Parts: sequence; C-alpha cells; structure tokens
Amino acid sequence: MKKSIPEPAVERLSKLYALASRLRRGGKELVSSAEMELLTGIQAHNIRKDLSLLGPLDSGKGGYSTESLENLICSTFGFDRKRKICVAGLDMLGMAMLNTPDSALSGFEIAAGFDSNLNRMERISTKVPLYPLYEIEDRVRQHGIEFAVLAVGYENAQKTADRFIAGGIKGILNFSPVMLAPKKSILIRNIYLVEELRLLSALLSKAGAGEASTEGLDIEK
Amino acid sequence: MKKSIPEPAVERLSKLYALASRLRRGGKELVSSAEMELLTGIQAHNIRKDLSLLGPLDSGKGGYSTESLENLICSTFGFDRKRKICVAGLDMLGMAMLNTPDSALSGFEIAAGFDSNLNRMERISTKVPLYPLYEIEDRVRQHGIEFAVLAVGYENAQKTADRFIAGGIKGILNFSPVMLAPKKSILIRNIYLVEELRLLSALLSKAGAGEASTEGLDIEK
DNA sequence: CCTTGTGAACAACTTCACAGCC
DNA sequence: GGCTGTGAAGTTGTTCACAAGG
Repeated sequence: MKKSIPEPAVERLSKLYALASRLRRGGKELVSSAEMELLTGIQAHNIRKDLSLLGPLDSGKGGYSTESLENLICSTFGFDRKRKICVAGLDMLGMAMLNTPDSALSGFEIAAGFDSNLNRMERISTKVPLYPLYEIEDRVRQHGIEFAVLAVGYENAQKTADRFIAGGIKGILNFSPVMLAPKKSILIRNIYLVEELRLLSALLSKAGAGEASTEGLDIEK
Repeated sequence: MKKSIPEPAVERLSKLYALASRLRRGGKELVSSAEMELLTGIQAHNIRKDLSLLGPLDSGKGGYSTESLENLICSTFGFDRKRKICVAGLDMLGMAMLNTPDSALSGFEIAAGFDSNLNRMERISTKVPLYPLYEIEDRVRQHGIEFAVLAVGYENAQKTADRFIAGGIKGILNFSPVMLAPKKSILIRNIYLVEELRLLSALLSKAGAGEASTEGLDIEK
C-alpha cells in the first residue's frame, strides 16, 4: 500500500503540509507548485514529483486545493493523530519549549516536564506535570509519551537519553551538546546549535560568496 | 583549487571536526574510521571517502591522528577564523543562545543582541551590547557581524530577516516559526522546532517500527 | 594483521520533457 | 495558456572491493 517515500521527500512534504495549512487558514483555496516554490524554495518540479507519490488530489484550474493538499499529507503521515511529548531539562531552552503555546504545537501535547533540580521545579508555574529525571522511565509509560525533547546539560544527556529509551520512547529531539550514541530502535534528530553555526561557516567558506541557501524553509523549520 | 566538496560531506566533516577536537582534548591521539563510525553513526566507508576529498593527512598505525584530522578540517573550512554573530529576539530561546558559555561557542563570538522590547532589554544583565531591532542594519555593519540567530516571534520574523540582509549579513539561523522567503544572496538554515517533531512523526509513520535513526550523532566520551 | 585511500559499481534522488487536462 | 502528473534521462552521492602501506 505504501510506496515507500524517500526521506528527503518526507522532509519536503512535511514542510508543504505546514505551508498548505497556513495558506488554507489564511483563506487561500488554490496554490500552484510554482507559487509554493517561491514560498519555500523547494523546486516546483520536485513538489509535483513528491505529491505524485502520495496519490491523486484535487487540482483545479489554478493549482492544488490547499485543503485537499493539507488533508492528503496529513492522512499519509498520520499528522491527525495527536502525540504526547515531553521536555527534559528545564533551563532556558527547555522552558522555551515548555512555554510554546498550544496553538503552535498543533498535533502535539506536552504531557510532562523533567528536571534534575527539584528546587527549580517548585518555582516553575505551569499546567504541565513536572517530575525528577529519575522518574522518566515510569512516567513515559504512564502517560504514553512518544517523543522527548532533550535539553539537559552535558553531564546528564546520555544518561537521560538511556532512560527515555528504557521507557520505550519512540523519538528524541536532542538539543544537548552531546553526541548521542545512535540506536537503531528509535529515531533521533540532533539539533546542535553551535554545530549549525559551524555548518554555516563551512558552507560559506566552501561555496564562496554567491551560493544558494542551504534549504527551503518552512514556516518553517 | 577547491575540489568542491558535496554538501552532505560538508555536514559530516563538520561533525567529525567536533568529534576529533573533543577526542584530542580528551588525550586520544589516534582514531580509526571504524571507531568514528561507532561514535557518530557515520559509516566508516563514508568517513574515509569524505576525508579523501580534503587531501592527505597523517594516518599512523591505529588510524588518523586526531590532531591532524582536526587541523585539516579546520583549515579546509576556515574554522580557525573567528566569526561574529548576534541574536535577535531575547525571549527564552534567544536568551538561551545569549547565555551559551563562550567555551561552548568556540569559533564564534556573540557581538550583539537585539529585541523589540526596550523595557525587557533594560532588565537583562549581560556583557553583550543590546540594541533595538531597528538598529540592526547599522549595528551589523558596525560590528562586522556575519551570522544572525533569529529567535523573534511570528510578527517580526520576515521584517527582521530583511533588516539583516540589508545590513549585509552572510547567514541566518532561523528559529522563528516563519518560513523565510529564501534569498540567493545569503545562507539560511531553519530550525523550526514543531516541524522537527512533525518530521519525527512522519518518519515514524512512514517507516513503521524498525527503522534506523535519521542521523548520526555525536557522543561523548 | 590492521589500517587507509580510491576507482569502479551501484543506488538514490532530481531534473527534464512532454502528454493530458482544465 | 497554464497547470498537473509521470516515465525517462541525468546527476549526485554512497557502497563496495581491493590495492598499498605501516
């Protein structure tokens, strides 16, 4: 049934989903692949090819229906299914996640926060239940949490990740400045901020001045 | 002169640089491609191929010299050149960047912070000079800032990005929840947190249970 | 032996070009 | 005429396999 969509296509489609959703909410009913190229940087060729992998959808005269676009991608990837996530490490980066308004988190619900510092946790006012790190394994199971945002410091990163894995987490978004040893059983995305800057440097010095941007964007992502 | 290194290789090498640097500081003098595969998830094949693009380097009996590895990648990409960066948007995410300790920012110096809220800026204690957003263009030039971390809200994102571009910025690391219209003159990397979660969802539902992690990552000791 | 380094074989993804439809 | 959808062609990146060197 599934035609196995290549991973780069998954990334692009995920971006297009966000775009289509925003356009539809903004009242736009139709959008062409060329318009989307302008808005995202993803080439129109590529957009049409990616969409053709998903199956047919409503394309009227002026392009695709934003609504059917949104729906098709949504149902292909199960974005309608709400998933529970949690945040570990409640210093500034973690708190930024914890305070993300629900409206911006569409499709996700923050079900727990974890930190090593019990005093700090008492001072935080939030609707999300907070627990010490050592309860991760139990709490993940208890709440049925699927993804973790890892924003703890250097010292705790690997240990905390191991706790999540032991608890049966399905994916980790890692912001800690530590290379997590890759595991085959779960998905890991690493966002290492300083590395991103270094990558910009590398691209700059490699490419010289006149070079394209590294990525389309989403509204991004 | 440059053999034009493919972009995926640039990403991997950038990661290997961080690894080599850490290993060397930890006292390790030699490292084999197989060891690096374990630590990063990048395949040994691939590591050797990538390194072969850079030119020859000291490889003793037990693998590569961490020092020469670090130096070679460093000089290839100009990581020794210090670059000035700035942060726009000083709510929690921006403050997290602003408070990153210098030691973790090796190679970069935060030369300015920008925010729209003057009251908030007065309450922030930091060694970094802070300015209102409308001074971006001048201040970027004045300080010779090359990269911007964009952490402003939805409303200000595109306008702020345009100011940076007008000021001659070379790259933007965009954390704002807005798809920046891509420009060919500068490098843009977008890190949209919610999109990253959605991508995890998509990969999960596409791949089903037993699938590899999306990326190698680093480790640590 | 263990390593690296690399051309050659392979696979993956992207771009093209054009047929078909609105 | 502008738009989508898609096989076919082309490009890019990855994996293999093995020669060479400590």
